[in-house]
Amino acid sequence: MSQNQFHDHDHQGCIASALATAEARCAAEGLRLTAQRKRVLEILLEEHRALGAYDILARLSAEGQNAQPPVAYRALDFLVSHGFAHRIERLNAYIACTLPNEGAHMPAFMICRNCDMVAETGRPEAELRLVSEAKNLGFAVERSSVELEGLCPACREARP
Amino acid sequence: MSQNQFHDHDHQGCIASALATAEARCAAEGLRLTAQRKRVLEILLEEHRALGAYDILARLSAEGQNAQPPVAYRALDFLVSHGFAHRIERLNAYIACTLPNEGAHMPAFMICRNCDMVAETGRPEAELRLVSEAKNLGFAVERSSVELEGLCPACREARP
DNA sequence: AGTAGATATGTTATAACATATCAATACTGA
DNA sequence: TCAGTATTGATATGTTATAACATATCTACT
Repeated sequence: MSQNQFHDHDHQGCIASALATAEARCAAEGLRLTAQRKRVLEILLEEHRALGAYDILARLSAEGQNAQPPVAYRALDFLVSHGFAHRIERLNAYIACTLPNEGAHMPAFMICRNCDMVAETGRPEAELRLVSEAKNLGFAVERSSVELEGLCPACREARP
Repeated sequence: MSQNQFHDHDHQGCIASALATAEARCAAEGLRLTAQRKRVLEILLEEHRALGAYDILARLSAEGQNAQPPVAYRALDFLVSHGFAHRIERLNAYIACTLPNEGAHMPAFMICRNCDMVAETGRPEAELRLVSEAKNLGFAVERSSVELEGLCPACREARP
């Protein structure tokens, strides 16, 4: 993904390559990308929006599974803890990682309040600054969440 | 508040001055700091931790009020929307603003995973960078939440 | 003072998000 | 193959947040 998600891109290819990356990394690291986990990742990959756990459950149910909440949450825990997906705190929702090659990273998200699109940016230099500022105060950062809410390019043009 | 919340400070004075600031700003801006809103702000100010809406309800109930959820959420909405408190997304909880003089700002929070203390930092230069990076991608930031989870100075020393 | 409009509160019910628990099954490595 | 671990199935429950509607209070204006 050299372009960002605000622009047109080959979405089928984007899904396929993310899945392939996940399978490769799981194989390499001895993780088990089971059918359920893979299916949940596929569901997330189908959109560049964040889905709630119950949205995912609804899709699984539509496919005939009798999916109860723990099914979604377990799969999401796996995907999030291994960096294949992220949790968007502001939305209580989840999104596939668009940079799974980078391994653990400190993502920042831009959330459009109009169309609900969520875009992930890599490792902006700003993050490093934040962490070092915290360090100066004696605080040891282990995880971060950075979420920006506003209007995406398309929505800005649509309603100026 | 020239020191940060990681260190000892005059907490009674810190509460009193925050309350005074809130009252002054409400008077100046024609906002109504009603008894309920003021009481909820006081409850928040008593700690440098984030409290859930239901924690606040419990305290109101202990004081004899028959407080239902909307009571807490309405007061919190008022406090948050006018910058007297902030929502910590990661914790689904709320904390008094320690920099109410600065008006609307883009705070960053450091959340200790061990003792649950939450410290707010002002307007780190890093924030400006994040916003301008988003702008370069065509995204217009309106609100941000930046939350860092880790160990505060005291907890780092306690369990090294 | 009297009243209209706006703002705030009281109250009930329910939506939305998340986890605990325990039994059953499947995979892994010695 | 067996023991141990990881995953899944299933039920119940906990936690956070809002919808909806009635009532009360405040403010400004006549």
